Amino acid sequence: MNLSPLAERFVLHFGEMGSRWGVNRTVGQIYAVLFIAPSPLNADDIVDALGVSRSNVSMGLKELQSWRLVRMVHQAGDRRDYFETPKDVWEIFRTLAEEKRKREIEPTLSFLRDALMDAPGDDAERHAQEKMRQMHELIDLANGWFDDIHELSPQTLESLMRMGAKVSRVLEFANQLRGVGRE
Amino acid sequence: MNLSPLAERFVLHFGEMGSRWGVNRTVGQIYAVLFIAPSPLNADDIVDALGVSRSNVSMGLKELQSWRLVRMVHQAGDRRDYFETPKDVWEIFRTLAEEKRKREIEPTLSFLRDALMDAPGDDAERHAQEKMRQMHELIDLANGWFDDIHELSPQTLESLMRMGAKVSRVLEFANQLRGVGRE
DNA sequence: TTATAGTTTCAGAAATTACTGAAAATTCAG
DNA sequence: CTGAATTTTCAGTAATTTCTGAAACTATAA
Repeated sequence: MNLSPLAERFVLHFGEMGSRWGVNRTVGQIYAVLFIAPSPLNADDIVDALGVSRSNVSMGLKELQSWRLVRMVHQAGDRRDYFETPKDVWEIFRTLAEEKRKREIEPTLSFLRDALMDAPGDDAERHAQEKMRQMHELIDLANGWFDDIHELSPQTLESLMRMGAKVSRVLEFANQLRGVGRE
Repeated sequence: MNLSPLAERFVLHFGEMGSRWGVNRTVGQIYAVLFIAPSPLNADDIVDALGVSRSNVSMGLKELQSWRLVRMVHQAGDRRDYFETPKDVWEIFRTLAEEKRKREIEPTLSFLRDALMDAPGDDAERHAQEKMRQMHELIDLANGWFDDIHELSPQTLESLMRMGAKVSRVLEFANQLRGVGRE
């Protein structure tokens, strides 16, 4: 691995975390190396940096592009494909949240929607379905909230985050103004 | 698999989603079967329901307990261990968020904290470190926000979610009252 | 104690996932 | 077109993860 000591530590860390984040080591490492690179890299640069096969890099880049965490760019007078990560960390944050929702939440949400349409056959099914209904309600709410958050501007989101728990006081105030919520 | 058709569909879905959520199929299925069960189950009940080995169930239960998504309970006059999922979906939501943060975010946050202490060796390292600083800043902010959210009561969190994007209007209002944020 | 019920551990087998190298496909300059 | 440069695909292999059955361990009843 042909990287400065600090860069190498970063890349190795991302490789190790990969499995917890649902990608394999190489994918984590490719992302890391692109994230800290001062300019876009081509696939062979990545092969050199990581010491993995060309085909592995090709597959990893494809996966990262499907997550929209990496995009292809071109350099004038060079046929090769170059790759970079979006530079704005807020953009990355949104993208990641959106993709995670699509892959980890949506399928279950639509499964539950389906399952709730069925007529329960007996008491056990009636109980199971009631639990599913609770789960659906919560996921649906959280999901919609993510949708809303997603539409906020980075600045608004940032102030929201910086407010932190104080938001609850603002909320209480707002609730007082308009009665007790929307129920 | 000895379950009603609806329960079986639910269990199979959780098994399939397991890998996306970072657990194996059996762990996902065990969680599902406990979630919809009307009362706590013992390990052999789970073996019967899922048709996997006793040892696999034992390991899966251990993992789910480490996630605090399943807890052990006892029945009067029965030596066997029984297991149940927390019934309150909001509690489950918090627990999951907290555990995910601990496993998926904290290690990177502390890696970055460390890496930012090093003196950069050259320009490339200086640039890499600057990118890491940006990443650290964002993760730290989001992390602290999750901390704050975590401390809200389920009711407050629920109203916050139901407000959705409207929160930004409240925020703007609050910002007007107190100048432009905290900078 | 000892016997029994219940649970966990763990080495090896089975299944799955990741990775490679070679071949195929694509792109583009000449 | 042709052919060189580049990228992608894919079958086979390597590595990793999951699962099992047997043995070890623990707790309790008699």
